[in-house]
Amino acid sequence: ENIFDRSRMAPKTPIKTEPVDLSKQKGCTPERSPMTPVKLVDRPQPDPWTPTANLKMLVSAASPDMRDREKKKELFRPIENSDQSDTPDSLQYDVVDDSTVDEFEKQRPSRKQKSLGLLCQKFLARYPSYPLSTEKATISLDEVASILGVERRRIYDIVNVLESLHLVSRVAKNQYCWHGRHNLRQTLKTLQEAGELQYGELMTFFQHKEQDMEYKFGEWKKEIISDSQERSLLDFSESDCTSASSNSRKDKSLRIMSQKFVMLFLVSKTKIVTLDIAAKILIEETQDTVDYSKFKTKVRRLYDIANVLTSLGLIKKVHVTEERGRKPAFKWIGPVEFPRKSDELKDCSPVRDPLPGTQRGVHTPYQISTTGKQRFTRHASFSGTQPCEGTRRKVSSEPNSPHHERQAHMVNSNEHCSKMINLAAVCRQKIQEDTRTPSISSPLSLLPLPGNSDFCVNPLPQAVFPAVQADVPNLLLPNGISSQAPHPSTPAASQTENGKPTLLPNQPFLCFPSSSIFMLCGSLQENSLETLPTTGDAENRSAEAHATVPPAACQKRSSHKCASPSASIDEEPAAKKQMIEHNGVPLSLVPKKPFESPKTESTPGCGCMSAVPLEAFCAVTPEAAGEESSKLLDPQEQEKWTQNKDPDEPCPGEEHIPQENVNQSFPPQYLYVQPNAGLSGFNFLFSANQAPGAVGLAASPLLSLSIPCFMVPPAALCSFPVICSPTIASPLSPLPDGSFSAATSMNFSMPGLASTMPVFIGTTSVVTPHVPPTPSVDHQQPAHTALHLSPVHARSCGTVKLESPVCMKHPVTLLKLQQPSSAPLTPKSIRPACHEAFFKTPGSLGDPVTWKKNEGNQTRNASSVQRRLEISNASPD
DNA sequence: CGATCCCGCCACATT
DNA sequence: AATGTGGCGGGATCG
Repeated sequence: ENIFDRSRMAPKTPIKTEPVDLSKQKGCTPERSPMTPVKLVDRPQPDPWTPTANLKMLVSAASPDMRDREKKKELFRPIENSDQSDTPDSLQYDVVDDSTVDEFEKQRPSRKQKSLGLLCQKFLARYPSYPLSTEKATISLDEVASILGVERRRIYDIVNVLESLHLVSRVAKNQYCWHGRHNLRQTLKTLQEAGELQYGELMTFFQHKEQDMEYKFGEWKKEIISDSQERSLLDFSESDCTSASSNSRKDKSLRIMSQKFVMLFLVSKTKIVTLDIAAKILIEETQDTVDYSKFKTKVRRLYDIANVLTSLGLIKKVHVTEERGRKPAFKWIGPVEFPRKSDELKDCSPVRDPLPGTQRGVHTPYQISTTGKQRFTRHASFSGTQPCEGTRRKVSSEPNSPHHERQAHMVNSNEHCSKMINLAAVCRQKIQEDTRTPSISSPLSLLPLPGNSDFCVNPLPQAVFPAVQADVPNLLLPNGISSQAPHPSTPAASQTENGKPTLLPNQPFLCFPSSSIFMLCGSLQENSLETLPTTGDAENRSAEAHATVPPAACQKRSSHKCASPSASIDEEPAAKKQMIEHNGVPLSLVPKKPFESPKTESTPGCGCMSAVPLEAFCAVTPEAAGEESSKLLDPQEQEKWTQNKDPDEPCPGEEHIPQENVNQSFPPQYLYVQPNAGLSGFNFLFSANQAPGAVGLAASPLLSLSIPCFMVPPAALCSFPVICSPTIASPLSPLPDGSFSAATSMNFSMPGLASTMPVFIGTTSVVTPHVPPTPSVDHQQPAHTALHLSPVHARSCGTVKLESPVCMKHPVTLLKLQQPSSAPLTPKSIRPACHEAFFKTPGSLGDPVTWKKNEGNQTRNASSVQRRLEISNASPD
């Protein structure tokens, strides 16, 4: 028996200790004092070995004799063999032979071999980076620990860090669910945003002045701390913990610390963070003069985290030679592209949060709350499906089932759309109501939306919209279009009243009096670097992104329906479909979401809305799509990219990105579509994300709403009134009645629209000529809706890219339309503000406050963006 | 000798 | 009470 155990336990170690064993061998009950004994006993010789004291004990107990090398070998080997990982250690051990004592010692695993980093690599090697939905694996801590030959404690260290990045989530006691890196980008983006809020200034500070750092740092910290009280971040971080255990215990501090640590990298311009700075920043206590011991402990933890992050390929060890000398530091070599605060890209990303599993609980911890209650990780997300964290834990397989449900929901694009709209409206309202709202405007907003949870929670009845169908008809799109629209039709809400925009029941459109000009706002998705080249891929990717996005949004917001997180399966399929679907993309003129969106995201309803639009528009540019898609699809590749660049250059990520496609940085963007382009007579402006305020439109609720696009029908288009479709995927549940409509209507008051022409806004992309639902299957998530829409386009457009197929055209056109030259054609009439924004670099557009920080980078990006746009224009034909 | 960080005690949380 | 989690820091190794 002893042997048996022993073997299992610590095959490796024993070897080392040979001598020790002898000494140890107490004969007595080895078991008894497993660990301690060693010490107690303490063989005269210090024993190197150790990990599993118990094992040791056992072994020793077994008797020195017993344990001949042979046995050892036997025992060990088998074990080792079994393990995938790790051969190195085992090998060594194996190697050992009789004579070996010496050898053992020689070979005995060095400390390095037992390092957390190595262990983590082994751990990671066991799971696919991008598991298919179906592949998601459940991780049993005990099992893994035994397989890897380490104590469970070590596994916790790894898992906690992984969990902080949402690569895994705790499913139940002793069990974790492996999600892989699908959501990694999003998670990072979220962290980046959160980080900017919390640490942006601080980091800047540090990076610039090191000297006075101490002093200032202290002040800084104080400020932060005080802020933190309010602070969203902390909350979020804390929230995590809070959920179950509550604040009382800091638990999960490692997790929080990990997130914060990552934030520092993401916020850092240089992408390099020294341990000491990190430790200082991470020591929350106000005590400026933190005790040395505390500092030391923090650093130890950081090493633990750094080891895991290094294994993940997110950071690497480097040395920074500062004035004072050389200091250990870590450099971020992971993806960096997500647009910074400047853009709000976030929106998009959050929305996407594709991972099924992840989504639920995980994905956006940040959202949480300003106040604090929210928690992210585990519980929050789940809410949708499940009650709470508590529940979660219990549930082992939760993730899966939910997905399915979700998918089903997703299917009805119509509903989604309508819901989306409603949600959006609701969200907005909530947001506005929220005191915090202000924050919303800022990019930062993402963090907490107070209302979210509530929002989500409440299921809204679909019924909300009165059927306006009858009313609408005139407005309705041409048959072809309408046909397409149909599926979405479900919910249409209509608000014709008062001339407000109307939603058609079947079709997700709003009618407006047409005006010559419209502003569209949306946030772009992330940038897609790679993408373009492979149209197909890009498209697909985009599709995925879309698909993914919605779900995420949904999840958060509407716990109920959306919640189902999972859909792990969905994701991939979605990807597949994506190809077909591009659609969503085409629409996206605008890329980024409005600020709101981010927040909205956090809020359930809102998130969806925002997300939708974004995607839809964002999608438009293949590139953009590519970016995300890339993430989704080829995260690895992306990483590679980033990595490649990174290595040498300080800020590789940023730099390279711009070059490829501006996308990455998506500052708020506006696209101006020339009338000529296809929309004769109509001018379009899209604002990617800017805060509404920033844009002239701000006033218009639309932006805030997150409505994806507006299209004004040109005369030619008369027949086709509308156009916008946000994709809404959200399965969310029902919207509050009227909320949507109301919001919409409100929002829409557009100054310019005097014209009689009706405009439609569709939640779903109307444009797509065809199909509707097909995609649904694919997309499990909310995204579906978007997908639905887009797919058609995408497809049609896809090859062409922007070309507009039938209905789609508009949108497509728009994209292409942009003039190459920056010269805005018509916009003038439009609000000056808009113009400015448009012309300016994207960065400028953003919320003033928010943007401050960004400045430099943004500019660059912006310019690139413009270029890109231009290019696109040219291509159209 | 400073940088790393393994190891495992032990407190707190969850069952 | 048993077991799961994970904070924490002594002290061993590494470079």
